[in-house]
Amino acid sequence: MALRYALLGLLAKNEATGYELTQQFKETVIHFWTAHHTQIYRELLKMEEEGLTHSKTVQQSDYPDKKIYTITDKGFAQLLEWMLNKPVNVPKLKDDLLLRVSMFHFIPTERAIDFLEKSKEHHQMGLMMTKKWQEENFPKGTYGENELGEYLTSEFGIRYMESWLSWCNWAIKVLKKKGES
Amino acid sequence: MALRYALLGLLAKNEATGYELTQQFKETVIHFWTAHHTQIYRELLKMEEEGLTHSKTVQQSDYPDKKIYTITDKGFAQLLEWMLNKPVNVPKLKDDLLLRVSMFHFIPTERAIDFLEKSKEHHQMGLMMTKKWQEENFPKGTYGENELGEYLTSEFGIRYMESWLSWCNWAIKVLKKKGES
DNA sequence: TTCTACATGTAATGAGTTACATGATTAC
DNA sequence: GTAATCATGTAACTCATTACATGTAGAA
Repeated sequence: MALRYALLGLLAKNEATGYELTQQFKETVIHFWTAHHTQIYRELLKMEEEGLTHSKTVQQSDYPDKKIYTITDKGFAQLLEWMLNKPVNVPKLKDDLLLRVSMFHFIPTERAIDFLEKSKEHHQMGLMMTKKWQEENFPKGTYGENELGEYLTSEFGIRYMESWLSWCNWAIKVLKKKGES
Repeated sequence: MALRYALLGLLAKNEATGYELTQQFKETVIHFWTAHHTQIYRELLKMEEEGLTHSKTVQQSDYPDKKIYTITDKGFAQLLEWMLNKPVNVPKLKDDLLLRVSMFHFIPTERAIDFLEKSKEHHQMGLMMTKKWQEENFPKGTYGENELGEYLTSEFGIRYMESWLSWCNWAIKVLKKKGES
């Protein structure tokens, strides 16, 4: 159910196509939610059936036609109702790498370090990109009226990746120390 | 597919019942994976059919009968094959609270602060419990042969919650500053 | 010539959630 | 007397993933 509120939240700020919403998921929502484009398109269709959104099709000459979605009053009302009155579910994480880390005692130490080094690269890249995005969108910590949420969650993303990297360095040290003995 | 490797990883350390595996998920695996008991029992049945695990039923007088699962050679081989040769999937997070944070511009500032305060309590409690668990299991950072993984991931959990709390305090400051103006 | 961006979707399968079911014992 | 612990599961449902499908334009 929550995917729909993520989408309504984005639409409450700006009208958008399914494609654009997918891009926004990759850029900003990724810090706390994930969804495939197939899921997004399906949810948008369902929400329109239920009158939470409204769409208009725009013909384009060079590119495929697109469908621009807007949120309806009913949609916004349901979004607020969810935000204020529905219980907050516990967070759910699925981290494939940490799952492997939890079994590092089964594989050679050098191989374990390799996993961590590769994962460091990913997080370093993600951190750089998010920092750049933050500087472009909130120079010197200034944010617009309807950008408060994005400002707070992008900072969360940055801190999360930084903490990840620091843990990773610590874990590599532990492994190297173990490798020596 | 990954749930099965999480279970095989635990069974490779000790034989266990579905119930015990569920408890272990709540205690240690929670830092990087989540699963309901119904899912765990289903997966255990499937794995036994495929010869990855083996079970014996133990009759008990005071308590219900229980089924103790052990990992087979085939199961351990598949676990290693997955660990060393399968691509590492990207981590997936679903955080209901951060989803709400991303829409804080739609609700009153005091209400937003309430959400964060309540969430701080949860993370503080989790942090305390994990620290206590770590001290009991790895006093002064000493871990056993087959405990390396748990040692590394529990430290991840602690750092994650600490970073969460620090972000939370920062976010509350931002909101209070906004509330003043 | 191969990849990426643009743009939207269906169908099949796999994973995860919720509600229900049973029933004794022990701690508050 | 109420809740929690022990212990295992089925059935129905919702949600998420993967593979497939289409087709143009511009950049490397």
